[in-house]
Amino acid sequence: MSKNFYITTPIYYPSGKPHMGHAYSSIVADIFARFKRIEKYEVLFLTGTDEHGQKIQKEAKKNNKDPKIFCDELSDNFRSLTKKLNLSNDDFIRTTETRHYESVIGIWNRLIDSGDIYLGKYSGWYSVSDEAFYEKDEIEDKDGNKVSKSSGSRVEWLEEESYFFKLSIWGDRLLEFYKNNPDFILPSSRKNEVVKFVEKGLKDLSISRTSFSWGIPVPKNNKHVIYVWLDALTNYISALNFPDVTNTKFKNFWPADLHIIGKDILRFHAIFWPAFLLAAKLSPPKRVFGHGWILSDDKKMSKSLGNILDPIEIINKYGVDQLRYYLVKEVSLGNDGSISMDNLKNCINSDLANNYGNLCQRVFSFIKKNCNNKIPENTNLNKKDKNLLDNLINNLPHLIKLMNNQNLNEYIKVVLSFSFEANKYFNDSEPWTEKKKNHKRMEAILFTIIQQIKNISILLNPIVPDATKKVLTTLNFPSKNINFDSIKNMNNLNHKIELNNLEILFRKIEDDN
RNA sequence: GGCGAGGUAGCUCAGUUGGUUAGAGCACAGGACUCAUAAGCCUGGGGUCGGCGGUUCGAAUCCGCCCCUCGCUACCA
Repeated sequence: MSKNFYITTPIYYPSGKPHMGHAYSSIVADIFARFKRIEKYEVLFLTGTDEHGQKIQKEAKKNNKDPKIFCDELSDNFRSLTKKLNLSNDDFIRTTETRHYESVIGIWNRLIDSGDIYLGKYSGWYSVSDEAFYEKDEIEDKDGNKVSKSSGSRVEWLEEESYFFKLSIWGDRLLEFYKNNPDFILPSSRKNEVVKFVEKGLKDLSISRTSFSWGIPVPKNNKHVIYVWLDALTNYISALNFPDVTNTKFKNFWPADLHIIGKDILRFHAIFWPAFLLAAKLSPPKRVFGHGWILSDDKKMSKSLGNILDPIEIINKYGVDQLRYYLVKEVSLGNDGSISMDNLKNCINSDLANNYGNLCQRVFSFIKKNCNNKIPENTNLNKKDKNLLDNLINNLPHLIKLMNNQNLNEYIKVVLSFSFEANKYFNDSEPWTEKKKNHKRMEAILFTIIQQIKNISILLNPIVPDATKKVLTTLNFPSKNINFDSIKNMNNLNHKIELNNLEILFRKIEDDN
């Protein structure tokens, strides 16, 4: 069994500034990546930017800049977002890098060799202002002109030489693939959409353009650049040094275990991507998870509504762990989720500050006052103590299963319930009473609760990495030991040296500000 | 229009193959305690489980009809 795990975010189109949707995809992927690491997997976590296309080319021109230099600036916005979000990505790929060019040319050549690409003509009603083709039923006559129904802009009949990918012949193979890999598309509700779509029959896919030049040139025909999705999707194997399929990175990490994407790009990942790969005689990824959208007060965020929630602003104001926790706790992965500042504050205060944060605070403070600030070592535990610890340990297989099924919300719920339980345990055990009548018993209680704080912190680490690390550092627990083996081990805390000082973990958010 | 998902406490949601007084967290109210970020713990109020009808000894759970919300219906990403 291989202990490797390859997870990706979408690569982001950097023409706009990073928004909540980008942050959400990245945070979700980061949580799974971190989780697999504490499960002791060798993890490769990839994110990056998708930089080609007409839009970027035009904007570069407008700004009077060379497209590559322009992209360097845009891409940096997203690279700094990875720092801001505290992502643990191992690599950051850009589609303008040499390694990606070689990779795309590599897959192109494979598709040529397999006979899946042919040169044809792409024709349709095109709107220059919308930069989009429309179907017959999407246009109407108006004042003698043909216009788009949706945008009202003029369309004209355009014919363009284009290379096509023979997507139409892959329908049956895809359906068979979905059938044999029932968890390839998650959540399952989205799988139905994809299957139904493929069942209706697929058309060949235009995969080159001559109308602009900012892209990877088609080999032996420089009039064309390779178009969007074949270019963008290939990033996932470019990072593994494709087309060299014999190197260890490719061998260890392909096929990818999990592509985290937004539901809006599901089709490209669940249909085009496996079709490209099958045609190129490569394995499709193991799983594509399409998450929902983040709405603001039940509405799509838009400038006109003035309800945009900017991840960077929220992080600056409340902290990165707070945003990470809130997004994945409150939004059910796979469904659209509504967020609001009120809920954010509520969530930070009740779960993070009052529950987990205060648990740590009250216990550390008690130890400081009553135990010379050292963790007591009394392993003479009674039934209640053991029950508390065992309950968490016995739940580990269940927790692992939840995360491997991307059931993130349930995972958080279970882990948080340990924090509730620990608070109750501390209350009921009354170490402040025991210190007067049975000092040994008090020590056993503190030993137990510290073990539990350690364990909860490890489980919570993928979600709130900064805060949990602070707690573990307070315990003089080295970060390299943040893994599942350390949960079962009761002998890995130092009882001889003093605890480090723990500042307030999560400040409560007051109503005014 | 076609296909699909869903409507459960003020809010966010759990409810396995139909089975005893429908659950959790948050929010709200009261109580005892004090180690703590006036946090934590205990107790409580609050729901004709979208509507109507049917199957059944028994339905949030199965069937039918209706109402409402949302998603997908290909080449901007």
